[in-house]
Amino acid sequence: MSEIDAARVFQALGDATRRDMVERLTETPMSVSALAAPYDMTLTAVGQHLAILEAAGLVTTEKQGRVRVCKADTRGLSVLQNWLLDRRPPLERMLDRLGDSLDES
Amino acid sequence: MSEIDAARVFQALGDATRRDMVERLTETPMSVSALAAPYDMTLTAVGQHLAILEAAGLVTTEKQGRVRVCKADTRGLSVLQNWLLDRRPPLERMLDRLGDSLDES
DNA sequence: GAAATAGTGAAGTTTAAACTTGACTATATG
DNA sequence: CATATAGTCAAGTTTAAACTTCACTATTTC
Repeated sequence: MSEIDAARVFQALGDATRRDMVERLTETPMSVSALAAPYDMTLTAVGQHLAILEAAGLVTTEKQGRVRVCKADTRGLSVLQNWLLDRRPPLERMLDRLGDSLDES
Repeated sequence: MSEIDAARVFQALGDATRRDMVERLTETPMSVSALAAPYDMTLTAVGQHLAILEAAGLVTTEKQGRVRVCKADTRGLSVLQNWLLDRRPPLERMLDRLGDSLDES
């Protein structure tokens, strides 16, 4: 049910505007207009970026009246974190797994 | 002299072929031809992907005779890791910093 | 030293991403 | 209820990324 894959997350964060949006939203939630303010592009374009971020599990939005409030979503970030853990050098991974199995015993 | 920015790393990993290349190279180093084998594209295209991965600090290559040997480079990955750490929820970050300052005392 | 192997370089094509325009809907405010 | 605000939708344009072709160089191997 997760639906979130590393592909989408990386693609989403590959764009400077979207990365900046995520950075700002991890500081504080805000409306689409507030989010759009710093960028020299139309609201439509910002809405399109937002859709990509939502699909990647990096942002959630909720409509309150005529305002859409955007918040950072940690799910996309944790997909990233897991991908990173899997790409650590094989030796480190082996030690990790050893550690895990000791923890379980 | 780091030169490696999150922008390049994310953009590099936004492409499925390049992500797969990094995944394979973290398992074992190999030549450009070996790297290219699974993909339905020309050697030239693979070389272009490789150049992007090198610029992002995700791969290093070294020419040995007529063969170019490619290895995973951890620098790009650690840029990613640091970006991720900075995007954890503000509360967690505060606790982290608190932990760090206690560690130092 | 001829032929095969491994890769490189410049230049063009194709495909996909980013962005715009203009018309539209829904909610709020005087 | 008229006007402004906040955002959305469909469709098209522009720009940039991915990939190709073909010609070429450097290193092996026979």
